[in-house]
Amino acid sequence: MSLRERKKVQTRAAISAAAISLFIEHGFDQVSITQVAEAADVSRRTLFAYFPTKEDLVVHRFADHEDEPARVVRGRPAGQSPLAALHEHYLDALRRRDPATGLTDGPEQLSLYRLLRSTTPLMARMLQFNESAETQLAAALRETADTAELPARLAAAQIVSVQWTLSIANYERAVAGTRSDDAYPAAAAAADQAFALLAGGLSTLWP
Amino acid sequence: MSLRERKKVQTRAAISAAAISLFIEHGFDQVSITQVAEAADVSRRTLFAYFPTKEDLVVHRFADHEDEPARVVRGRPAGQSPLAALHEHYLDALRRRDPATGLTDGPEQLSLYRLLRSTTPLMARMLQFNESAETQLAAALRETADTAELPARLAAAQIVSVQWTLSIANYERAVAGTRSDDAYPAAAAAADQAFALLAGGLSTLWP
DNA sequence: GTGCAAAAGTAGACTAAGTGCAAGATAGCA
DNA sequence: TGCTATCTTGCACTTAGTCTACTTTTGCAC
Repeated sequence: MSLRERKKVQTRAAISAAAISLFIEHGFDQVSITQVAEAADVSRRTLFAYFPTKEDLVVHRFADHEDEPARVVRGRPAGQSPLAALHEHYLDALRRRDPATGLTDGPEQLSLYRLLRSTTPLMARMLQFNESAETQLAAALRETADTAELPARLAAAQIVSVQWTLSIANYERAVAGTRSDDAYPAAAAAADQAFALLAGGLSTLWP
Repeated sequence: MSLRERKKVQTRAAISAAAISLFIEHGFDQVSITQVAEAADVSRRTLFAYFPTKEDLVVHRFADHEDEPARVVRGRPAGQSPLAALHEHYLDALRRRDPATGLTDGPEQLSLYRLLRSTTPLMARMLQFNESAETQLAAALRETADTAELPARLAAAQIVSVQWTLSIANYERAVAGTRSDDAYPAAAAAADQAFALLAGGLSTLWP
């Protein structure tokens, strides 16, 4: 990696870090782009070269995950059902304490989560990531699981929204103060319950 | 209704109508708030007294529906499952050609749909309505169907996202030019399929 | 090391969304 | 007719985000 590239990565990280810590301390809309640029010691214009909008200063960290469900389904071993692959992958993410699951002890992760939840435009951006994940997952289901258009879209919608709900619940446990090792069994059980519900349907809930 | 109240309703409708027709004609971000205010013959400042943001000029029309699933579940006859009530209600909405189902012939409805789909911030607002609908539905399930916290949230997430997916699919058929009477059978079949999938689970899809 | 082209950063002016305030117009009511 | 509450308006202000032209820094050839 060249010096130029390393500097870009560094600058990008510095800007985002400055932004997030300011936002966490004072609130998203109490802090202006100009203040973030000053804190990161770059010009306002340079900041916009790295992040197209104020929201992106925060949510760019989650952008990588939007193709994850689709990748898992595409990469599953032959003979395994898409749902089983996603279930297994989610349990593994819990074991790895992947921050995306909400099962984490990192105080900065929890502050970040609180920031997201309390800031409408940030949540709006997160929901758009979900929509993108859904579209990509639907395509993967159509192409690798021989699923027709409508059922693929319906299934993708259900799966993505359920995973999102699980992660929110995990974050809420973490914010309530539960340590991740203590929360893990409940989180794994919740995941099992959620995937069982996806597989078996809501009629198991209300006979 | 007093003259004052009638005028307010009129003004509000006039502003929204002017906005939507301008947005449809020229695109959401090609039209400024100032132009909308001029077209509706009110001051810019008055416009903001009626609609807090530019997005609201369009999406306020959908704000009423965000408590609909919760209301349906709360108002269902004794002995009926929540899912059956929602299924029935959705089929009825299709029969009534409720624009929220996407099954409509109104050209202005279709233009509005195209506007929404092609405008990122408008879609973001719509997704937030879904989130609100989901929260309210989860509460209704907890309170009237004896459902625990987590399953209620999971079920609500699945149901809302599935209904949204159905309506998108219907709009797409309508945009493709299918008349609502011709599209109705397929739309009803799709709804049946979707609710069957919700009830029976994804394992019916991938055994 | 020196010079040069390309990439990155900066300054400053500009557009447009949204807010605060104070003054003017209008409906409701005595 | 006149008083009061509400609605409307004009104007100045803040901030996000863009455009253009200019300077600095980096990679590289010699």
